[in-house]
Amino acid sequence: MEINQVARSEDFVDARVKRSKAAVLAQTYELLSAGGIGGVSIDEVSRRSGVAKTTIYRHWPSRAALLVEACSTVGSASAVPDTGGFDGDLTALVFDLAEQLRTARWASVLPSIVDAAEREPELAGLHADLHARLMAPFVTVAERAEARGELAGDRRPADVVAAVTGPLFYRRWFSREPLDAAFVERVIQDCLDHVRVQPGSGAAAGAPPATAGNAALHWDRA
Amino acid sequence: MEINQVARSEDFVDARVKRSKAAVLAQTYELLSAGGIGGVSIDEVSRRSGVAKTTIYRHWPSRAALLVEACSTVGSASAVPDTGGFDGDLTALVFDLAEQLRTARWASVLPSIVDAAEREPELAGLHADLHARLMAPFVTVAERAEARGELAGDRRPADVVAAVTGPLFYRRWFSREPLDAAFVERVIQDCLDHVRVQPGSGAAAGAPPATAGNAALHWDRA
DNA sequence: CTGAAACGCTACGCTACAGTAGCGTAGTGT
DNA sequence: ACACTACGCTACTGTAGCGTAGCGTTTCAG
Repeated sequence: MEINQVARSEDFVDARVKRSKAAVLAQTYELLSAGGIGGVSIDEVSRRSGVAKTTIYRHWPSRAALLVEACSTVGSASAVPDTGGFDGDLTALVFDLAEQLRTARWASVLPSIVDAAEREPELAGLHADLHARLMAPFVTVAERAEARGELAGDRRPADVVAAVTGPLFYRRWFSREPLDAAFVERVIQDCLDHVRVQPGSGAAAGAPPATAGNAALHWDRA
Repeated sequence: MEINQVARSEDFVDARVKRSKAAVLAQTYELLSAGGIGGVSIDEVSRRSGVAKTTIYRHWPSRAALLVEACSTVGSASAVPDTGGFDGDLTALVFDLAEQLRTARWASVLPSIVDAAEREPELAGLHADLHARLMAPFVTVAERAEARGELAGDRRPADVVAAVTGPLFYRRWFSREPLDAAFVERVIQDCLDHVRVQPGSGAAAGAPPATAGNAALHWDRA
């Protein structure tokens, strides 16, 4: 039946196609990391990947389409921690985010995506997707805490995310100050103090940082 | 004497020069607001300003130089409030920042500057300058508070700035949620609770918002 | 083995942009 | 009135990029 035919033709992609697309996407991602969205040109992708420009246009209708697909794999979801309590979950997540802001590729790509989203509607959806993907673990953890009654009544998950990630983003992209462990720790503590029920419980015992060694505290400004 | 000659030739600029430079800078700023750094081309500036391209290159050695000068006027320093106390000063500043993030031109330009600073060292100084200019009022107010002994001992001015502006920036550029008054108010309160000496002083009486009507709470996404 | 699909290659056309050169004109200070 | 300066204009070089067309070759599936 046609259905079977269609299913088979969709499942079994030609090995040549798979090869070409993978090579193109890999190099696109490479250029994206190095030069942002503006640093990606089809000619350059073709040159580096060894895939002919015409072949690229056989798989993607335009440069924008290629960018969208390449970006869709940026910042793939990290695991959601489950330490049993909001404190531990949040601590683990924020330290992980700080580490990613220091080292991950997407941290240098995101500004150009934000900029693109500000004016090109063609790429605005990209920004929304990426933001959702990156913040998803935080939202999950916050919602779980809310369900357990760990959040103060007037605190919504979205507020928690803003309070805790905002200062980190600020440091990474605006002030460019080092994202050291002391700063991260304080951000977490301040957030917990406000967000949890029964504030003023003191030194917030326990909840050790998830990442062991945060020794490299400064950006390598090349 | 030569000194006098030099002084005069620097003070009295030819009216034609003044005219041309002003027209060029104005249009550059216009294009910058509309399309970010990537949206500025010398040809387009020339077309819109009526100033010949050759004349532009008589005044600026390169496109980058023009961009630097045009950006140097972006986000000119707003007045530093002095209500007598840290609470009032901070409240006024943060509400003002929120308003600017909603309406000011530089709010749509900054992402492209951040992106440029991430890779083009030619424009990295630009970012540092702009950041310093925008955050200066906050630093001033925080330092004043520190001098008056209003800040908790372990809080540095830079921490205060990060804690209070970070969440606003996050909402403006990353989550794109509305920057409503309730959110701003909470950010201020949370910051004050942590930063001031004697925490837990209750409802923080007084300190009315500086901007009277914060009615327009949503972005106009065009 | 054979046909079809995917591929690489070269060569286009088109647009946009940075930056320069030469020349004639209009405004400026003295 | 004079020299000087800034200016506008046209034209040009050179580069980069997007997207397309045609043709011959490789590679896969049946």
